[in-house]
Amino acid sequence: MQSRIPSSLPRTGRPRSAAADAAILEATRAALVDLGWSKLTMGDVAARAGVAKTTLYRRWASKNELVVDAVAVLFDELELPDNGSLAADIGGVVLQFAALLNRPETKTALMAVVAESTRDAPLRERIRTSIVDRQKRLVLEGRARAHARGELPLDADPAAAACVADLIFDVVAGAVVHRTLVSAEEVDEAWVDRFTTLLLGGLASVEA
Amino acid sequence: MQSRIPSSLPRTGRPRSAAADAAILEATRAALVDLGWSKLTMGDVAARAGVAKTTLYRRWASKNELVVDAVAVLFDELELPDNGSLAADIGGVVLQFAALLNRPETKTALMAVVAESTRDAPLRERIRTSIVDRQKRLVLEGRARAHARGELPLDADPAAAACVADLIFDVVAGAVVHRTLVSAEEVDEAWVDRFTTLLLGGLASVEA
DNA sequence: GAGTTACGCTACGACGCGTAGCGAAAGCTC
DNA sequence: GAGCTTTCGCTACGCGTCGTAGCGTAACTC
Repeated sequence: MQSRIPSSLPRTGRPRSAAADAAILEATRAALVDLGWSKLTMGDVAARAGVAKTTLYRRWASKNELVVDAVAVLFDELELPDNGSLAADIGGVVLQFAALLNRPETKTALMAVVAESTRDAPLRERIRTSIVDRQKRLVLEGRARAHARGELPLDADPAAAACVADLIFDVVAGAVVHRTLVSAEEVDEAWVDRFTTLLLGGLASVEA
Repeated sequence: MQSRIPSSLPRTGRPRSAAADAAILEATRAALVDLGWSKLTMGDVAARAGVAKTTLYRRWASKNELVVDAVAVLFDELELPDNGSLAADIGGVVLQFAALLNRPETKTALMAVVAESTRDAPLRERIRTSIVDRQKRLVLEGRARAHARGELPLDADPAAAACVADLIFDVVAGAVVHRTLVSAEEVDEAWVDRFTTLLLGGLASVEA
């Protein structure tokens, strides 16, 4: 979300242009749509944003970090809809997530930055805080709501509950990502229904 | 597995060196370990393989296809162990898959080529036949074995059964990949146990 | 005003890409 | 063997991107 290069409190001198930040991130998303991850260049982004290339490098050390920040804001759109039941809530959020992954920007960028993050710990941490944790929050909220509804038993052991939440997160996010990007097939309502049935049946077993 | 450039039936002239093919793929894997996907260069691979750069381009049109072929053979190692029960079989194959994803070659390469494939249909097809279908076969074998054991009800509708198999595949592969590469946490036996419990419980619901 | 920082611009060396052209090597057919 | 065909190693090249340096100017604080 923030620039990686130290924006740390220079309260004197000319301030950085917030408009330039916004223009750069917007230009990055546009370039992702037009060119995809691999053909995106820093020079092209700078030109689209109407900004000098040097300005870009003053804020982001690498293409990886720039793209993470550009895509991260899209994940703010994800919400947990209150559809009345746990099954309907899961279906709603899965459809949202699938729609997000079908956007050309995220489609080409998400896997690429994850691939890079396997050899770049700071990038991995940035992805975690900017993207992953925002998704995981939905799982926690969904479980809390299900507890309130009495659809799930209350947690006996908090540590075990955290493990289960992590498991659910990897299963849901992983399945949708894999279906969309690897199998390259559509996440339609029929698939969501089957998946929700599977997940709820599994939850009954694992929460025991 | 095969070179993309037409190896199509030149039955006269000097034949292509099979040793060079093997050396190139081996060198590609070594380069992936040392440099990772993004810093891997065609020139470096050629030098490692003791081969001219032009030779490399005669067989693979791009880095993407080369890496897919180099990594694909690793997926041949995956087998469905007969551990006596469906739960144990799932656990075994999940651990194998997780171990494969923990290798530095696959870790950095797999997500990268998938990311590229979102904008490259031929590459997507190559990944499907070289990698994805080899994994999916394990799901089909596992289900067949479970049917033989009487652990799962026989398929009433073949079309529906295929949908369920696809679902299971995306859930299993997606969850392991997400856990390993996105959450960046270990797939240990405790996680496998929880996951297997979840999946089996879900199967009971979805197979009805 | 003086000091400080951001910005746009230009230019630069370094590097990887992908190709062309050459002579030599390795196979096949007759 | 001779002759043909294809591959191979090598060198060299134009092209594009990278990331940085240097400069003059603009914007903001005290």
